[in-house]
Amino acid sequence: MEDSEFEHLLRSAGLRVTRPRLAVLRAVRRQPHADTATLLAAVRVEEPSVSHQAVYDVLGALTDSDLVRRIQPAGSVARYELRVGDNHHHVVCRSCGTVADVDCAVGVRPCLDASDTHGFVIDEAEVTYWGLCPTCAADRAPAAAAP
Amino acid sequence: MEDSEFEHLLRSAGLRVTRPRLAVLRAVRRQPHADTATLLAAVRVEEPSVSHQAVYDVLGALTDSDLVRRIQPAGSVARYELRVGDNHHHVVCRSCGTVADVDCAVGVRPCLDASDTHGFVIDEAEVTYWGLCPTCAADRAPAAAAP
DNA sequence: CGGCTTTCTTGAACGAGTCAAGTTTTCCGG
DNA sequence: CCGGAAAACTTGACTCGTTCAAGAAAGCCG
Repeated sequence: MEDSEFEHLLRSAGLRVTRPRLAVLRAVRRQPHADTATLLAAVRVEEPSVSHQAVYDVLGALTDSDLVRRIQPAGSVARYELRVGDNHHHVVCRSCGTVADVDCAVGVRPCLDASDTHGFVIDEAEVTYWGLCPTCAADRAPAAAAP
Repeated sequence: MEDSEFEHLLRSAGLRVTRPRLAVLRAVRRQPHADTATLLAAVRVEEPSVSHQAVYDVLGALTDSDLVRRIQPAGSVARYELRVGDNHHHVVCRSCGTVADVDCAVGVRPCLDASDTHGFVIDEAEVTYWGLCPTCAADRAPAAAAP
């Protein structure tokens, strides 16, 4: 994903090309699953004068235009990643909150067909796996084995 | 689920049986997927003196003991339902936020086996279906058909 | 029934996210 | 290349779900 492509993506979505928006896109590319505060800090390395609010606005606009995807595991603040089009899901560490991408084993449209949907018109199935990341699992196992 | 069973469940979990706790359990049974504010109001019908904080504490204790399950779709406040043990998931209306239960079509442990988990130790797969509830879908369809 | 904990009440505080007003920037048409 | 309308940004205040802290009350074991 080149910088010039970001510009093209913005125009295709009917959005104006601005320095804050390019900086946010670069920050999201550099740090997938980062929260707003982290992205703000990253943006300010390149563009020190970008405001708090601008990052919220930009992330909102990018999310509405499907250039960026917002995820928010329970108990976490909003996190963002570049919209990649493939159907991937996320695994979240219960201990430290780290998020990683996972492909679903079932196929391209996993679980999108629920049995009884109560008349809901479903357009997306979001799968969140919960568990422990390698680091937290390692920290925990020895403690249980040697009391 | 009888009231006397709530008492038993609390004791089995090593929790003391209190009026606030029983009232919260009844409220959650009566209004599945309700948020904290709704549950607080429901509790106060029976127990007017129960505090704000008590409901948060109780819901936290019940969640930790697995008597109650906390769900939190992106963009929503925390919602609660009685822990029923079966493997069901949720469908959320993008428009009004309504939540309904759905059984997953794939089986008892749907999607629990992700392909590459990056070394995470996974203990749960949570599926959230997103779409429009019957009411919101109906409100929207005519508007698109008759411009 | 007494005493040790757990739980609850009260009241303040925190923080992610939003709202609002005014200024700056983008970009289209001339 | 320039002017002006619309979109985007800055600044600063504010909302609201949730948490923190200290002291009072209630549950439960012996």
